[in-house]
Order: sequence, then structure tokens, then C-alpha cells
Amino acid sequence: MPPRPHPARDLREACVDQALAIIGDVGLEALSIREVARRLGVSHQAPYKHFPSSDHLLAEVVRRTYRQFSEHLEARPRSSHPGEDLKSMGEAYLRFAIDHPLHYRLLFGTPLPDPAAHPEMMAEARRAFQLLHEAIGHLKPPTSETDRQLDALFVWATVHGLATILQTAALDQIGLDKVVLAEALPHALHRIGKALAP
Amino acid sequence: MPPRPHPARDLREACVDQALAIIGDVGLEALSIREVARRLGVSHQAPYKHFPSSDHLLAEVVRRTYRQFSEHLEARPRSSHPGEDLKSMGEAYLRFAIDHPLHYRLLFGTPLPDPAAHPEMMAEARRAFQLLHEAIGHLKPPTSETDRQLDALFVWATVHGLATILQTAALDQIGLDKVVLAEALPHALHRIGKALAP
DNA sequence: TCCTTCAAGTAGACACTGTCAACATATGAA
DNA sequence: TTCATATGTTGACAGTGTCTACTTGAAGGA
Repeated sequence: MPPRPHPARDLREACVDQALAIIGDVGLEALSIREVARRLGVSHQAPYKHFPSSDHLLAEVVRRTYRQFSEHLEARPRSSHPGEDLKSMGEAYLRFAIDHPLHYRLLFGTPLPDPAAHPEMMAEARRAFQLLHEAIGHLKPPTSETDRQLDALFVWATVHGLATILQTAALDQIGLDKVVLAEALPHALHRIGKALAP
Repeated sequence: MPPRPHPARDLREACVDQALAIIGDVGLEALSIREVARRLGVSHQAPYKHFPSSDHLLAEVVRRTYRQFSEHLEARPRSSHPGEDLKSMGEAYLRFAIDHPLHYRLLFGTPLPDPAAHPEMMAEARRAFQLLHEAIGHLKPPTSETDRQLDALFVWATVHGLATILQTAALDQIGLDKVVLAEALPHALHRIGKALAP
């Protein structure tokens, strides 16, 4: 009788897993509560017993994706040299964006559910930014907290902007050399290094 | 008899105008062909005589928005000093993002129609990038075309990333000081200046 | 002048979506 | 045992994009 110790929890988990699978396979556009239910062989209303609305399902999916993202950044090759460590992080950031384009777009390229209504989702986002913040903290000589935040924002913006731009299919049409695309991140990291130098 | 010299053209234009109005008012989520038709007092199929699919309507809206964006950039205060001019452009870029958040998100924050299927849309996007490219060209001492493209990409990524991040409602929750938010662009532009210095 | 042709708009249908309401069932506590 | 609550099912409704079939009106050639 107890193959399902927590059947309810199970369905909730299964919904999130299926949603992630759909997004990874086909993209966010194809995600719908009914499709999730269909794949799980339950009625189209069953997921509503665990998520008040489709936004709540999406928020949970986003939360987990942020967590995966943070874990990916934390698993980067570490370096005791702060400058090298920051580069390593930039590379890990962009690698995630390239290896999981659909998941990355989920985080940064689509309208998210209202953040105020889903604080748990934002807690995970904050954690990712915290990682960058720390790496910057090691890099710079002791300075004001404001300055550190400003530099963290600067670095984040550059890497994130690059990831977004490189992912826009638009890019093929914009007429950039292949060399440029390949060199974009190293070059940007080099520029960042120069910008942050004492 | 001729109050409508080109009635067909009129409906097409009216559709695009209404779509832009809807996006500016309520946001992209509320945009639908049927809603456009409803506002115009025509049948739900009338727009299909001018746009093969809803993606084609969206692509046309995006194209116009790119054009507005380019025109906004071109109308920036010019400076004969290349460094100042680039800063002016960065400010104009961010100002557009702040003043027209919904339109900016349309360009850079939502899944666009397939670019390959809508080349006219991408032509306008290319034009916007071209403006930045030129500004960078004036800034740097004559160097390789590849280097110039790399730097253009670097600057674009930083400003675009900043615009995207600052717009994410997420930001309130991430715990940045207000001072940081206000100073983010000037600081980033300052860092860019340092990064690009000879 | 008449006839044809075609562009523009209308009307109805279909499958899909999110979500509400009503019902069924099972599990666990009193 | 009984009863409440959680979980799941079924059916409905309005909204969406898009297909097909129909009407209408204007232009152009015979």
C-alpha cells in the first residue's frame, strides 16, 4: 500500500519536474498546466490542488532553476587569485547560459510572475547575486559597501548583457564575425579586469 | 467618397497602432489579434487579411519599436568629444528603457518572433547596433575591425545588461541601496571609460 | 454595358488555454 | 464509527489563434 508515502507531495514534485522537462525540451511557450497534467496522466484540474494558479507553478519552476544556476556558479573551478576567480565565475555564468539556453531564458528572458507575490522565487535570485558580490569583495581592496555593490552591478550587467545578446537569435542577422562571437567573453572579461584595476 | 484613399492600408496601420497602444497600456500579455479587432470595431478575422499570423503583427510592432528606439538614440545630445558622446548614448539608451519600459521589454525582454522569418524586423535592430558601433569607432584610435566590434559588444552588453537588470522588478527584492540604483549607470559608464582608455 | 476577378471583411467552427464549481473518494483524527 | 479535510475527477465557461466558407464591393477587360 505505501509505494507513495506522500502522494500529494509526489504529484507536486512531479508537476515541477514535468514543467522543467517541457521547458527544456520545447520551451516556455509550450508550458501549460493542462499539458503537465496530460503527461502525468492525471486530470487537468489535479495540479490545481497543489498550485493555486499557473503562475505559482511557474514561480516554483523559476525558483528551482535559480537554485540550479547558483549551484552551477558555486561549482566553478576556484582560484585563490581573486581576479582569476572572477573570470572563472564569468565563464561559468556564460556556460550555463549556453548549455541551458531555454532555462536561462526562463530566468532572464521572459516575463516572470510578479516577484512581490512570490518571495521564495526571489530569495533564490538573491543568492545568485550574492555569489558575484562575494567574488567582487575579494577582488577589490577594502572600500565602501556602495562601491562594491556598484562594481558588482557593473560586472553582472556586462556578463548578463553578453549572455542575453549572444543568445538572441537576432545576432546572426546583425553581421558580427564568428571570431567576435567566440572572443566576446574573454574580451569583455579582459575589459572588466582593466576597468576594475586600481 | 474618398475619405479613405487606401482603406486596406488604413486597417493595417490601425492594427499596428492599436497593438502598440495595448502594449504601452497594459503590456504584451494583453495583446491579441482579437483584442485589436475588438478595439477597432471590426470582425476578429479582419486583421488576418493584412497579417498572415499574429506573429507577423507582432513582428511589425517590434520593427517599429526598434525604429523608435534608433531615432531616440540618434536624437541624443551630440558631443564632439568621442568619450562624452558615448556617455550621452549610454544615457539615451537607458532613458528609453526607463521611459518606455513596456516597449523596451518588448525589444529585449520577451521571446520575439523567429528572426529568420522576419528579416525586416531584424534590419531595424541592426540599425540600432550600428549607431553604437559608430560611436565606438570615433572613440578608439584606429585599430582592427574585430577589436572595434569586440568593444562595441562590450559596451552594448554592459548598458543593455544594466537596463535589463534595473528593470527586473526582482531588483527591489535583491537588497541594493537606492543610491546604488541611481549611480549604477554613471558608475558603469565611468568603468567603461576606464576599460577603453589607451 | 456586362461580366469576371479579386481584395476586404464577416461568420462560424475547432482545438487549445486557464480557471471556477460541483462532485467523488480516501485518509486520518475524534 | 463518524466526520472533516485533502486529493482528484468531471463539466462548464470565456478567452485565444487559426481554418474554412461566405458576402460584398470595386476595378478592369470584353
